[in-house]
Amino acid sequence: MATEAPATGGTRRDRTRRVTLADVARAAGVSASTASLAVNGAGPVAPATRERVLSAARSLGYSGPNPLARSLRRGRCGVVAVVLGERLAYAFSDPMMVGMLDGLADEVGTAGSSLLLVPLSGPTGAAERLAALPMDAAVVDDCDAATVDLIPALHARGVVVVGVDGPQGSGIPVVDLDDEAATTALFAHLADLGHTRFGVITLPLALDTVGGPLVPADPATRERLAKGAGVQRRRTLAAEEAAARHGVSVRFVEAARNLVDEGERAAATLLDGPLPESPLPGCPRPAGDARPTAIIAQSDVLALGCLRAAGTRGLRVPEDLSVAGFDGVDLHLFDGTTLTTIEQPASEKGRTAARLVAAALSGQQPDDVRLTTRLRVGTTTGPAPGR
Amino acid sequence: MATEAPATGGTRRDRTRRVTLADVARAAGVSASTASLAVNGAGPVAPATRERVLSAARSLGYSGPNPLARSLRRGRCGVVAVVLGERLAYAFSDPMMVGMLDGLADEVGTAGSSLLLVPLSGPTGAAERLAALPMDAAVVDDCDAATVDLIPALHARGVVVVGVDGPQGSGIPVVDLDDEAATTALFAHLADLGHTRFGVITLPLALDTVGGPLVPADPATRERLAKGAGVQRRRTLAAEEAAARHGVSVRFVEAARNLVDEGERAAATLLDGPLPESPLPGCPRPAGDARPTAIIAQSDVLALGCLRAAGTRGLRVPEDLSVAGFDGVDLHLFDGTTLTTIEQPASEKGRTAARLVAAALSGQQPDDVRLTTRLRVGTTTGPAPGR
DNA sequence: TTGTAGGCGTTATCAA
DNA sequence: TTGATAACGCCTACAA
Repeated sequence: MATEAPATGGTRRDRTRRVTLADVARAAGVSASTASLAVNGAGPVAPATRERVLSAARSLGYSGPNPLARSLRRGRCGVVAVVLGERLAYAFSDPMMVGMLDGLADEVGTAGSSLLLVPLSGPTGAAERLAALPMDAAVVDDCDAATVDLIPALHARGVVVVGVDGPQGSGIPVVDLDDEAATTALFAHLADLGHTRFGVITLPLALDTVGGPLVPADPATRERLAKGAGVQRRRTLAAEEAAARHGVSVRFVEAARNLVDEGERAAATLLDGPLPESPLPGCPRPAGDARPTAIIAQSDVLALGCLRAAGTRGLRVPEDLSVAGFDGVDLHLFDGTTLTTIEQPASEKGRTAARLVAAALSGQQPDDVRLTTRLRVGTTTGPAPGR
Repeated sequence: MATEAPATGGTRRDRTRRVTLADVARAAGVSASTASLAVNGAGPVAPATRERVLSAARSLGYSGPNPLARSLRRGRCGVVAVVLGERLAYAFSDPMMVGMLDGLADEVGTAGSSLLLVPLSGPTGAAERLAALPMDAAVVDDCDAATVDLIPALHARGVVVVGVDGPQGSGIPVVDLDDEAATTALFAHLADLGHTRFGVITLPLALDTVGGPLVPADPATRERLAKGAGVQRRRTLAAEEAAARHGVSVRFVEAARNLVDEGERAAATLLDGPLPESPLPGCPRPAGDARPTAIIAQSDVLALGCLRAAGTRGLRVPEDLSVAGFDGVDLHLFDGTTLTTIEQPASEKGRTAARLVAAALSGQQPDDVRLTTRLRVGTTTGPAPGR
């Protein structure tokens, strides 16, 4: 039976037409619908018929249902997008992010889906790129105000959107951490050790920031905090509050990026003063420009940079300076050093996000999930000097 | 005009139908084709008509062309798959891989495409998962024999396949490195320093390996090498050759994974002997079980583990032991140590792969590309003890 | 157990 | 400049 080349509507890029289910059906002498049932192993098909179809498929070199056509028909394509604010190199330089993605990919994979990486950093309009890509759902990693604006368009397309670490209150289910409690625990730990001069290295408040000292009282700071991602806001506000409660002073420096080098740079700012002093109301002002004796970094990556800065200056950790991080990732420190940090279930965060996606795709309206962290005391924090 | 709900052929998961271009066309009182032209800014449309269409689209909340439908029609969907042998956490724990992916994503992005991550580690059949996903092209990271088998099916679907670091001779364009020359350079550097007892820590020869000593003469080793990924094979064979040429002894230990911990474990095997001696023909057999004075790891990640193993044993680097890596990634070593290593253009490798993809998609048959590396001498290699 | 019909949403072609 | 038509390739309700 001749397979005459059908007059095609559009332009054909390649001269050889791909084998379709219709071809297989024709070769097997059955209807397309029967061929579909046979190929998919669905529905009732006489064994003989099935065999005929399958062997036709084999001999024609049929490569299975076209994913695009099938997806269009079914309304699902097995793709979950991950919307990243950064280039891959930056996002993936954070083991926390990698852990999250790993959990996400794994759990999403059990549902038969795969991850599509969509960095918003490119030159092209983020919105257009996102709109043109096939996806059933999108996971946005805690994002700034600009990224939040993309959500309505996705919803309009029927794309499920789930947030990781934020944004809260944007009408999407979110999985996040007890950042406030974690920050509070870090302050308590260090205050108990007698520290009264704190430094905090915050994560970048926006994607395009240059970092630098952060003056809490400055309205610009408040606004940037408000528009920034939730993690930064929650951890920073909690730090202000904890410092006030413990009656200690605290200086904030924003890192330009979540990179070791930037952590080092921010630490330098804290350690090499002078800095604008910004004691909170009711806090005793430390004498002179005395450097902080305890630095809390909002990520382990930044904390690592802080350790380097200390080393460069001949400061012993923790004798001269206590350093704490946030995340609990394995940083391969040498010499038996272990970072005091907040352990967060990075992979579980990803898995949970995947579950939220699955629930939403099946028509439910899942609630937010808050995961709990725990303080891990390592060797980088100790009594304040002179105690 | 009422938009009567059309009797739909399939099952509708959601009760609310999405707004389609046909809806917009109807509302604007034009044909679907005209609406398409207007919305896409293509073709000649009267300004008034365009405006009418666009405003109809706006007021109906049209979210733009359905990517799936458009892709089906156009035959391109803007997705480039990255086929990974590992889970994300393992693959991304290697900065080299991250650099490659970053370059790939960036360059692919300029062509308007995004990366789809497809780990083959899952429980489901790799082939099926791959076959069901929408993609224009697939980039396979240097892979073992099993992964090579997936290529024909992709080609049958009309998917362009490009290899990174391998597999050579599989009928796909490949971008790789001058691994042999690089390995030779490392041996020459260390032999010049007077080393005669070498250890080599190889990358895992297969995804499911448990690692351990590798006996070159063993036929099983040869077979595993032959079936493994190209990088491992090329670097290992070149090491054998270089050792023979320099008349030095060499022991090989295979790491179970490309992880710092596994590098440490492999190094322990080399340093703590006794090991099966396997001098190459013509190589002087080292007296007793003397440990190697120089270790070459096939990745910086493994080399880092090796440094840790040395530290644990009180071996000074490079006084007691020289260590060299491969990749040239930034590992954030403390104390001013810089690893002697082979610098490879990881990001450029990804970019090149993207260019091969673009060329192949435009109907060309691009040639393989070989990128060049360069030896970077750091502080971890020095004269052999007693020289 | 099999076939028919219809449509998923879009866009290229071609004629008007 | 616009519109009718025909695919893109598949799947499913329903009839036979």
